[in-house]
Amino acid sequence: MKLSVLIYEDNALLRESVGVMIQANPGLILEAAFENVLNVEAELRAYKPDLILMDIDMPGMSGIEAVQKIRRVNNQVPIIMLTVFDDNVHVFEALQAGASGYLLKKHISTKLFDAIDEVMEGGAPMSPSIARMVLASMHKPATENPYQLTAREKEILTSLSKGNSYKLIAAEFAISIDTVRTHIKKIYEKLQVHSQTEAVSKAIHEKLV
Amino acid sequence: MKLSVLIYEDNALLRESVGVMIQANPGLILEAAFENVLNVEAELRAYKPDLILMDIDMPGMSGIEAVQKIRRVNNQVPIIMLTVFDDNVHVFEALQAGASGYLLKKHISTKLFDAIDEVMEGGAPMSPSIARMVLASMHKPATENPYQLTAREKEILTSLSKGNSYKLIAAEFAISIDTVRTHIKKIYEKLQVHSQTEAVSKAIHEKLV
DNA sequence: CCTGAAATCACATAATAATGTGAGTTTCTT
DNA sequence: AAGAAACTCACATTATTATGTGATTTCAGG
Repeated sequence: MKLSVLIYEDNALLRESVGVMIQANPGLILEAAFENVLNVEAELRAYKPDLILMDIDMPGMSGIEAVQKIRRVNNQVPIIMLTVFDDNVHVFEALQAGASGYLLKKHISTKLFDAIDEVMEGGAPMSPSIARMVLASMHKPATENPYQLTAREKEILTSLSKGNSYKLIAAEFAISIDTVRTHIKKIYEKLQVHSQTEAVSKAIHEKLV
Repeated sequence: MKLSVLIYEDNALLRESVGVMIQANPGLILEAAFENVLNVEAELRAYKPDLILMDIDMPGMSGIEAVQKIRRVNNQVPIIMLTVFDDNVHVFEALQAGASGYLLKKHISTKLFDAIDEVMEGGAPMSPSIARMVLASMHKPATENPYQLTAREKEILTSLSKGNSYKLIAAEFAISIDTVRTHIKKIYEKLQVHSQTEAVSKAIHEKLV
């Protein structure tokens, strides 16, 4: 079973040479190659590719926006970004948008198939510096209960943060509204706030809930 | 310049053999090896290692908690987790806690030095399945203003999300409280909510602000 | 056994928010 | 120039929240 591939790359020369590489590989089929991503959704539906190679910088719409568009209709298809710059904020944004990995253009001739293999088995080809950025972005500092909230208070703050009213919280925990009030008073004291909104904002941003 | 290494591993046999491997490598120095992480902070200060190898499952305190502790005092030192299970939620949690990568125990003999090299140049050794989880976790779906909020409404929702009252918002934008009310009414309609808290919760979680 | 923290409930009042209705002005588009 | 959308302000009523005070029960630790 061959993998069908779509290419998006505005540079005609590079588009051609990558296309030739794909076609020369018996495991791959080049479905089509485009110089822009204006009709990416339609093309996605038409070709149902197993893999997409996407230049990160194209005129008109960028490859990053294209990735966002693709992910709106298909969360599965692997997308490998092609870029001239490493350690670039664009690469990070592309990964946030849903790209599966990326390959430096100067490495295409030697590493394209490695990257394809890696991405097809669920991996994420990327340079060490980007890997560091990715890990840093997911780093969730441990916040050992800095406000000394009790278990009950945490539960109630969590419920509050979902948008529940006092009445709903009372029902949820089968306690009276006055008790909910009491707990929330205590929470406000501890968080040093004076309204639900402040409390919820603080709770979410500081990952208390 | 040799890299100094700390090992945390409760299994004595494995701890010994990894220690021997480290000592046999001319580029590395084994500072110390411990069977638990109870004093990890003190040991970190005492040895100032360039690299830490950390078993993910140890009795008493887990390696994940240890990573959190380490990261509270040192955000730089690379930490490679050692684990028997791949594709494990523990690995993901360890990375969230601040680990730099991980290595399957069955691969230690063949890949330990590769992993060390990779992590020392800023990389993040991990299996494809974990890489997929990591990328998925950072995937920020594009939410092109799904609720059709106007610029003003977005500003006000943002201010609201910081915990500001109607009064404060009115002052911030130099408009009357009644106008703030009007905007917020419209925001509630568009977001389909009926309270500040709901709106703020929705705004933050769906990254509208 | 005593103390303190946590959790529960009640009552009261002032402040704020939620919702409805109505309307004037500006700005951009057709 | 007409129309639509956005922004502005006002007034009114009800609902909910914020804050204070006080009290009871339970449970863990000294």
